[in-house]
Amino acid sequence: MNAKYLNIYNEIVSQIQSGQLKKDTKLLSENDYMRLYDVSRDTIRKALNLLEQEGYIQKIKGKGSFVLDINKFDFPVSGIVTFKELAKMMNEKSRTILVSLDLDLADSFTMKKLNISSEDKVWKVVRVREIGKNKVILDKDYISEKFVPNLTKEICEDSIYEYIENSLGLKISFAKKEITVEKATKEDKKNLDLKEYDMVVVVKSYTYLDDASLFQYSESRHRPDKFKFVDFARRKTLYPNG
Amino acid sequence: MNAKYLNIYNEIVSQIQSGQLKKDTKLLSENDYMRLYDVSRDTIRKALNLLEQEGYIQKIKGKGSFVLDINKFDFPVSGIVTFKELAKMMNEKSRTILVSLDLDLADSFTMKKLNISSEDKVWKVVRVREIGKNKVILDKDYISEKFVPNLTKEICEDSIYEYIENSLGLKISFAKKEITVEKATKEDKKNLDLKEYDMVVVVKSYTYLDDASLFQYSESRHRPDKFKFVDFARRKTLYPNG
DNA sequence: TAGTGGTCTAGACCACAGG
DNA sequence: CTGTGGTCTAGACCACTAC
Repeated sequence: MNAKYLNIYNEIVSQIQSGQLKKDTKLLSENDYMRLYDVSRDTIRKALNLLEQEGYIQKIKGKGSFVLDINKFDFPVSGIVTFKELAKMMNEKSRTILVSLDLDLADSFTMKKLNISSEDKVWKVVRVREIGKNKVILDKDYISEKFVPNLTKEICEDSIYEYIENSLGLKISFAKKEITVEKATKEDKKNLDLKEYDMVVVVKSYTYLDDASLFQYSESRHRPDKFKFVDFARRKTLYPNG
Repeated sequence: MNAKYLNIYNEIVSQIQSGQLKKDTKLLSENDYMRLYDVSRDTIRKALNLLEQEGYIQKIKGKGSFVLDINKFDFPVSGIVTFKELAKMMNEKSRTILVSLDLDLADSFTMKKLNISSEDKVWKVVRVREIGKNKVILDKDYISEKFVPNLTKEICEDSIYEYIENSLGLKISFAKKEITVEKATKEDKKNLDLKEYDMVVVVKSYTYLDDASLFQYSESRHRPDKFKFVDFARRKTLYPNG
């Protein structure tokens, strides 16, 4: 059983996504929703605040809440979305090819990235993502053995995240991501269909669990023309007091 | 006078940024903070939730709240940050050069981007950003005259956002951004020090005001090696009930 | 068992928008 | 003036963590 405010949030999200609540439509007032769902105002406010945070609505003091027109699902690298979830949203055929799967003692690179000692073992997974007929993404994942004792070809070709969340019951909580553009390496050229491009877009992620432990470092290397990142951002004044 | 929870939020942010609260430190409990600031628990929770949202802390049920180690201020294109704010954070010398400033009737490109009619006028501002000794960013801004009746060389060379927020009193609320990599145009090559690169990273933004009206479209075109985007993302399960 | 954060409630006062 | 969202309070019960 979910929290009430999450149920309300999800219900309104579906109404927006289904087109039942159209762009610029005014939502019911907080008081109306209170009566509709028979909950307290605070519970409604939690749901609406979440909707606002996620870019679905805009609340305007004295006026009400209004549905925004944001194509959230263009290419949500923002947020933590896995390739499998992404592939499901897009409608092109996609495939994951496992290039290599190794479990070794940490070298200096992974020690630094994952904040571990030379006695820890680390999974190194290299995968190629094919969209349509082109190999356009090279994913390199480094995962501490501490958290994930076992990895198989099947898991890697399906979804590592799904295995971690569903089978191991670990909760992925947040990630720090960094996007840069770099010269393509030999490894990129060997594994990807780079055409004339000699650069790749590199998304580096540090992924953390629920308890704030760092469990994965990954590099996702994209062919430039196939890369698109969409972000929804709210303005924050850095120093509200001047 | 700010809201109490914002004051508390800002106080804890400074404690983290100053190093007074170090990585992995446990914060006071919500009950302790209640007594410390003599406010209700809800007020404390608002402050702590904001800290969590912004990536400063991680709350763990049954244990407490812990300071995270996130270099938030590497290159915050995430969030809506202006070049002037950014330049202040970095320590390199930077300069803005105004290339052109025009007010014309909307053409089909701007009509589509800004959702306006052919009778509306639009400011077109082209600026080059110099960091160190290199011209590395080409900014093209399109702003509805409806919202900003006047623009001068001085404003464009300082900060348009500052003018809009402080002088005009408009509130910038949120933006949709899109990052892609494109072939450099003649305009890019003419205005930027592109060296051997023949591609640019393009950040397209649609910026909205407080009342959800779209007031600006902009393209920020970066030399690839000088581009870096840092993001902090929390994991959201897309469909909590299934 | 004690302490933590997560959810929910009911009620209050405020600032803002619009008739 | 009424209705809207924004803030704040005081109190309750729950689930999880740690001892």
